[in-house]
Amino acid sequence: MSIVLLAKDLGLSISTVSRALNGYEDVSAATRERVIQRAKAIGYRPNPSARRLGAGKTSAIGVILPAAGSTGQAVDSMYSSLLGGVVTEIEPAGYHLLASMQAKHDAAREAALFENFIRGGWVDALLIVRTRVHDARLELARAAKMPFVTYGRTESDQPYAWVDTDNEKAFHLATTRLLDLGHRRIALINGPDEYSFAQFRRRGYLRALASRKLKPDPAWILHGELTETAGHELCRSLLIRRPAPTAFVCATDSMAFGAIAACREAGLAIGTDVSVIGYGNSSLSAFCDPPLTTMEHQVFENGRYVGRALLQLLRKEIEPAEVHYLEPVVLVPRKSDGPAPLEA
Amino acid sequence: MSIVLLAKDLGLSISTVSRALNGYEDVSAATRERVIQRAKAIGYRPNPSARRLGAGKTSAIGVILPAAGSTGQAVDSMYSSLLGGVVTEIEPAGYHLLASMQAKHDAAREAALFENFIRGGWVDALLIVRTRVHDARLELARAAKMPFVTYGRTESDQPYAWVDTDNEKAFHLATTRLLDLGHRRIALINGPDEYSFAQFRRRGYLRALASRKLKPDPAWILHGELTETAGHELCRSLLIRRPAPTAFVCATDSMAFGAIAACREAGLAIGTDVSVIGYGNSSLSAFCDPPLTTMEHQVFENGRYVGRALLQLLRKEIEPAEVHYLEPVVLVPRKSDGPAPLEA
DNA sequence: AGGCTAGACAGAAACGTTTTTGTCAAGCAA
DNA sequence: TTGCTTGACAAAAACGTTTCTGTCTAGCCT
Repeated sequence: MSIVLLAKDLGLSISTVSRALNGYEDVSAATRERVIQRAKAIGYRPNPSARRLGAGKTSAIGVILPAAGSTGQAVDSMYSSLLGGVVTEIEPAGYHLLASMQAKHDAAREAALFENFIRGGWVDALLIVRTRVHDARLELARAAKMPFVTYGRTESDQPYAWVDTDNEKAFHLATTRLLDLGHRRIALINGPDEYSFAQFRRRGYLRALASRKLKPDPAWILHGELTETAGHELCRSLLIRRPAPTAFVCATDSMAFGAIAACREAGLAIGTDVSVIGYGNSSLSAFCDPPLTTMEHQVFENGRYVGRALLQLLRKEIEPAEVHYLEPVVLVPRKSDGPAPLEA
Repeated sequence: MSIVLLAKDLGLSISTVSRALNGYEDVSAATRERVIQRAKAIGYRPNPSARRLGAGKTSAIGVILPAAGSTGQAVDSMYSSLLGGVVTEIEPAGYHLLASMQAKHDAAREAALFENFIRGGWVDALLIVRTRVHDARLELARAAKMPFVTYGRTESDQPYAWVDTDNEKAFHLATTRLLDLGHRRIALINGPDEYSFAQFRRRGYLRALASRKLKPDPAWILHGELTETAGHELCRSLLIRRPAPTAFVCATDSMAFGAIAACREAGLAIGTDVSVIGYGNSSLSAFCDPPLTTMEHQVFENGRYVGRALLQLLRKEIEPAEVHYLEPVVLVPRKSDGPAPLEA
C-alpha cells in the first residue's frame, strides 16, 4: 500500500497524491511539487498492475516476433535493431516491450497469440512486424480498438499507421545499376511471396526492367527464406539454366552470401563473371571477399520512429492515418558487382 | 468483471470459480470440470493485472538485453536464439517475456532498470545475461528475493542458478587443434575482459598452451567488442608485429570474419599462410570463403533449458543451487585453418 | 447579504482477481 | 444424541491504483 503510506506521510488524501503525480490540474502547484519531491525521496513507484486495473493501462507494448530461418529458432537480426530503436524511445516514457515469438509458419498460433495479447489485457498497443499482403492482424487489432503501428505496409481499405522502407525504390535502384553495367539477364532472389516487402521489391525490379523495355523472365524471379541456405539453393538452380543470369539481386545480405557461395562453386568470379547485390548492409558485408554491394537502410532509426509513433498514438496526439513514414534507401557500392561479361 | 459474469452464468460464487480454475483441492471434480468447460466456451481470460494485484504474480519474466556493437543499437543475434528458446518454453506455461534494453556501457542505467523491474512489480523472475566476473545484478535480485537464472557464470559466494556454455573447453579445443597443426604463435582475439565468458576462454587458451609447455605472450591476447570491425582492427595490430602470429582464435564468428579480412589485406592466404578459428557456427560460416572452422553450441537449446529452469524456480520445484547446466561445445572443422606454415 | 463560481482537496467506488475466513450439511465416533 | 471432522461451497477482505463525485472555503458580482 505504497500510495497510502505516501499520502499519510504527506498528510494528504490518496486521491490528491495520485492526481498530483499524474499531472491533473486541480491540485495546486505547491502541493504537486511537494508530493513529487517526497515521492522521489522515499522511492515510491506506482504498482503497474494496480495502475492497469485502475486505469486500464499496462504501460506495455506488445510485439510478436517472427521466427526466422529454417530451424524456426532465431529472430533475424534485423528485428534486433528495430526493437532496439523502439525500446530506446518507449522506455524513457515508462513503457516496456512485451515480446512473444511466433512458432514457425503457424498462422493459427499467431492469431491465438494476438488474441491473447489483445483480449488478455497485456498491452496498450501493438507493433505488427513483417506484414503480409493481406494481413488479418490489422483487423484483429482494429476490432479490439487497440492502437498499433505496422512495420511494413499491407493492403487495407482503411487508414492505418505504418513505417516502411522504400523497398520498391531500393530494388529499382539495384536493378537499374546492373542494367547500367550492361547486364541483361538479371535474376531476382526474393523473399517469401506472401510478405509485402517481397511484392514491393519485385515491383521495383520489374519497373526497372520495363523502363528499358526488357521483358522479365518469370523463371528468373524466385522466392525463398531469407537465409544463406535458400540463397545458395536458388542461385544454384538458376546457374544451371542456359542462358544463365549474369546478375543476381537478393532480398537480404544473407541470401546474397549464399548466392555468392553458389557462384563460386560454379567457378565464377564474383564482380566480373557474375554480379551480386544484397540488401541490408549487414556488418559483415564490408568485410567479406569481395565486399558486398548492398542497400543500406536505417533499421534502428526506423525503430525509433515506430516507437515515437506508438507513443503519440497512445497519447492520442496523432491519428493513425498521419503515421506514414517511408524511409529512403541508399545503395552502397562495393565490389560484388561489375560490368556484364562479354557474351561468349 | 469477467469472472463475475462467469460465476453468475454458472450459478456459483466468484471464489469457487477462481479456485476451480486455479486447481485448488476444495472444489469437487465435477464442478471444476464444469467451470473449465464453461470458461473455455465463453472465452474467459483472467485479467493479468488483476491477477497480479490479487496474487502478486505478473506472469512475466524480465530480461535486460545488452546493446551490442559500437553503435549500441542491436542485440547481437546470439540473444535472438537464446530468447527464442526461452519463449518456446515459458509461453505454453502462460508466461511472457518482458524485454528491456540496456544503454551502451551505462552501468548506472542498467542498475536503475533492474531496480525498476524488481521493485516496480513488473516481473516474477529475471534472466540475467552476459554475466560479468563480478556482477552486481545477482545481489540486487537476491536482495529482492526475485528468482533468477543467469546465462553465463560469475563469481559469487552463494549458490545461484546458471546455464552456461563450456567456454573454457571450447577454447582449449580450438587452441589444441591449432597446436596439433603445428602452430606455435597463436593469438587470442577475445571479447571484453569484464565478461565472464572472456575469462573462461582465456583460461582454456592458456591451459592448452601450458599443456605443451609453451609460454603465452601477453601481447597476443587482445580484447575488443564482438564485431567484425574490432576483429579486423585487433588482427591487423597483431599482423604488423614480428614475428606475427600464424593462427588466431576469435571470440565470435563476427570477429573471425574481421580477422580474415585483415589477413587477406595483408596478402595472407587463409587456411594456409594463416589459420583462423571462430566461435558460434553462425549461419554464414559455412558459406563464406573459405568456410570457417568454428565452434558450435546450441544457443536455442540453452534458451529452452533456461526457460525450463525459470519455470521450475517459480514453482519452487527446484533450488537455485540445483540449476547448473554446462553445455558441451563441439568444434566444426572447415577450411579456415590448416598446418602451420614453414618458417621462412 | 445572498448566491454563484472556482480552486483545492477528500471520500469512496471501481477495476478483476486471489485468498482468508466463514458456513452448512453430511458423515462418523462415542 | 452430541460433538467433531470433512467436503464443498460462499462471503468478504485485500491488492494499489484511478477516477467520479462530493465538500468546503474564499472570492466575486449584484
